[in-house]
Formats: sequence, structure tokens, C-alpha cells
Amino acid sequence: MPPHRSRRRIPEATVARLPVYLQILVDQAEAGVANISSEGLAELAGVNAAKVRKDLSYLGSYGTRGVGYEVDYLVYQIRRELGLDHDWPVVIVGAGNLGQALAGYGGFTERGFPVAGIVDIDDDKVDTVVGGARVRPLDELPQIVAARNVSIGVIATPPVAAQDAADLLVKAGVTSILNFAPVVLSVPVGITIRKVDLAVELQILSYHEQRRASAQGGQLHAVPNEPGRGVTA
Amino acid sequence: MPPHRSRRRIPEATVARLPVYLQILVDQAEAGVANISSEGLAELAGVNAAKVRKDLSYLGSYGTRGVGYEVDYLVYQIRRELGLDHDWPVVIVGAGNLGQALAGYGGFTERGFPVAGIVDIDDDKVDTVVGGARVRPLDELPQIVAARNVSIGVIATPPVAAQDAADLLVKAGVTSILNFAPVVLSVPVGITIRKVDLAVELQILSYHEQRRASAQGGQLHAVPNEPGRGVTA
DNA sequence: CAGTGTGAAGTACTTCACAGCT
DNA sequence: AGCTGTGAAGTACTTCACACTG
Repeated sequence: MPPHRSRRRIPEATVARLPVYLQILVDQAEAGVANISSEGLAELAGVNAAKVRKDLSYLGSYGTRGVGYEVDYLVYQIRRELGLDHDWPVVIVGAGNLGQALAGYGGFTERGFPVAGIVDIDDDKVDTVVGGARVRPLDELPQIVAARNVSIGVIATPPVAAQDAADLLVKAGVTSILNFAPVVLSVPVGITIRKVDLAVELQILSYHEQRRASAQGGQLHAVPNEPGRGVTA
Repeated sequence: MPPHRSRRRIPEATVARLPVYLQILVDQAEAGVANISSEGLAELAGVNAAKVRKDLSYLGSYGTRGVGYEVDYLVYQIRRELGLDHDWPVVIVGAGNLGQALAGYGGFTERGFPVAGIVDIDDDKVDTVVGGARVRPLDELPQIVAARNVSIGVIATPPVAAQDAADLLVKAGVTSILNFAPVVLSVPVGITIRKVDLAVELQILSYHEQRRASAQGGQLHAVPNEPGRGVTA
């Protein structure tokens, strides 16, 4: 089998786990580990070894029977499959609390997602500097997207402004959106959306706490590991 | 059927959607809408009507055939099922960029998760005030948890400190953790963990962008709506 | 007769278990 | 002998379709 950029579709559940494996493999490589078995990787990722093997099998046959996987090569293949062989500049809409924290969070740039710009509708926020980026007015969004060839937008606005932000991002040419506002966005077919709602996460924890509290006999229930949610409209 | 706090297990996928329905229903109630059909709610939530009906059926038979659901009553029932009939104070570990943004984000308190405290190991951060909360030293964590009866902890530390933070939270008596650090935590059985990894979200988007770019013929693929990931160790 | 509640069918993902390679 | 890669079995979730009810 030639080294191929695999064209078979990879299950979403697997796509959501590949970044986790990648992170672990990079750490292992830094620690000087050259090879790893599906069982070793599974242990570190907190999943079942069969799942690791099946997940990796979607990339191709990159393991060696009797031995395991070469860490560096796996890193390379996962990166390629995820499209991480080049940077993806992102534009952030909304320079409030969260927008500022995101812009200032070094982890983005470090992991291949440099902040191409951050915009806000509020003139008072424009020209303030957050995390090395100067906040630009909202109407410069199209220029930023065009100039830096941005295809990923991040919405960090208040809920009421989120749909407008989405519309503007799409109009500017962005094709993927990460939405932190607690609203359901509607976008044209072909635009990929992911939503991160912090309150929803806490509410799910609350559900489990509440069950725990009312579980007479106190027998504990296992909640399975589960991947991400995504939408391509 | 008596108004019951349902004891049947609700599928995780449903639990992850209930907060979304809840948000929409609260908005609708505020807009003066008294009744809503599964189809109407589905539309607003961006899901299939059958899914809405099945999800709601896990709570009990709270609809009226031929009419739909009474908004206020549904809000009440979902709140109860999610354990949102009282507040859940949370403690935040790590007062960096993200920790500060979370503490300052009014949405938490507003949605039933007041910040009982924020702690940091760094003395330079201690006593600074973020979002109305004064940062306390890490070793006060147990007192905060005990005093405010906190059962949910939020980890907003750098990756290397996250496992320590988790251990301390568990030792202090926290039983649910929302982890923003990009590491896999290991915790005792019975502790519920949810992880939010911003870089992972972007990498998933990157995958779809990358596929989009290399899709000869450009036929578009629909990525299904998918709920959250959770772990109870 | 509109719209819920739900068995049954369909789909997606997980796990098992083992053949096959090194 | 050990560990991958994968059909097949198992489980979880989604969607259909329709009986039933207000």
C-alpha cells in the first residue's frame, strides 16, 4: 500500500479521538519513546485497545505486527489526515472576556491555529491589544479573512450577536465555525459548525451529580467515553 | 402517572441535548410562547422531531396529543431532571487567562453555577480580583469546597498541573470535574469527568476543511449532529 | 385530526476474538 | 511469541411509521 492521503471517510467518533492520540504521541516522542503498542496508547488515552487499532486502521496499515507503531511516523500520518501539515489561521469575533482569553491563549498558535485577527463591534474595544493581537473593528472582518486566507472563524460574542457574527463570517468566506455562544446557529449547507457551550457542560455534570445524590443504595453507573458533536449544515 | 423524578436511566446523548432544549424553551417562555410542538422545538434545536419526542419521553409523558408541550411545564421538568432546581457552586483551579475569563463570565452564575472560589498556586495571582472573586491560594481549596459544599470543580491550569489539580479536587471532596487542560486525567471510579479541549475542536474543524479542500468533484458530506463526551471513571 | 408516544427498523460506533504477519 | 488488522457480534443511538388520544 502506497503512503496515501486516505480518501475513505473516517467516522466522526474516530476523528474526534485522533487529536487526543496525537497529543499523547507528541508527548511520548518528546519523552524519547520510539514505539508504542495499541495497548500502551489506549492506556494513555483512557480507551480500549481495540478501539485504538480500529481508529488507526482508518489511516492505513501503519503498525508493525508483533511490535506496535512507530511514534514519529504515526504523528506524521495523523497530522496529515487531520490537515495539520500546515497552519490554519483563525479569526475571532468578539473581544469580551472569552475572546480575549482565547486570543491570549498561546496553545492555539502552538498547535497550528495562529490568531489572524480579532474583531469587535464595540469601538471602545477596538485598538486595545489582547494576546499580541490588536482588536480590529467588525467591518474589517472581510479584509482579514481575505488577506490571511482564513477558513476557520471563532464566535465569542454574546448570544444575541452570534447569528449575525456567523452570517458575517460566512459572507467573508469562512467555511468552518467554532461557536462558543449558547445559541443554535443556522448556516448554509456546506459550512461546518462545532459548538462549545460551557453551561451545557456544567449542566451535564449537574445531571450526574443529581443522580448520584438520589441513587439509593449508591450503586455507581459508568458513563461511557464519548466523542464530539459536529454539524455540517 | 404521578409527577415523578424519573429514575430510569436517560441515554447520555439525550442528557447532552436536554440543556439545549432547556435554553430554547426558556427563551420561548420569555418571548411569551405558551405551547410548542416537537416539530417546533426540533426546528429551533436543529434536530429531528422524532428525536425531540423520544428525548422528552424519557422524562415522562408531559405532552398533550394534538397540542404539543406546555413550555413552562417542560422547563420545570427538564430543570428537575438535570438537577437544576438548585444552584451548584463551582470552584475554579487556575487563575490564568482562561480561569479569569471563566470567573468573569456572568453566564455561569446566571445559569445556576455560581463561582464559589478560584484558586491558584502562584502567589502573584493570589488576592487579585477577577470577575468579583478574589483569587485564593491553592491550599485553601479544601476549605472552599467544604464551606460552600462544592461538588463540581473546573480545571483551568496549564497541562502539567492538571493531574495535580484533579487529585486535589478529588481529595477535597469534589465528585465532578470539567477539565479544560489538554491532558487525559486519571481519577478514581465514581468521579465524573468532562473534557473541553479547544485545540481538539479546532483540529476536528481542520479535518473537515482539509477534506473539503481535497474533495475532487466537491460533493459535500453531511456530518451528523452529535452530543457530548463524558466519562465516569 | 393534529401531534404525541413508542415499538420496530435502520445506522453508527464499540468490542470481541482470532487469523495473519514479523 | 507478540501484536496488528479486521470480520463479526454486540451495544447505543436515530429515525420511521403508526396506533392512540385529547
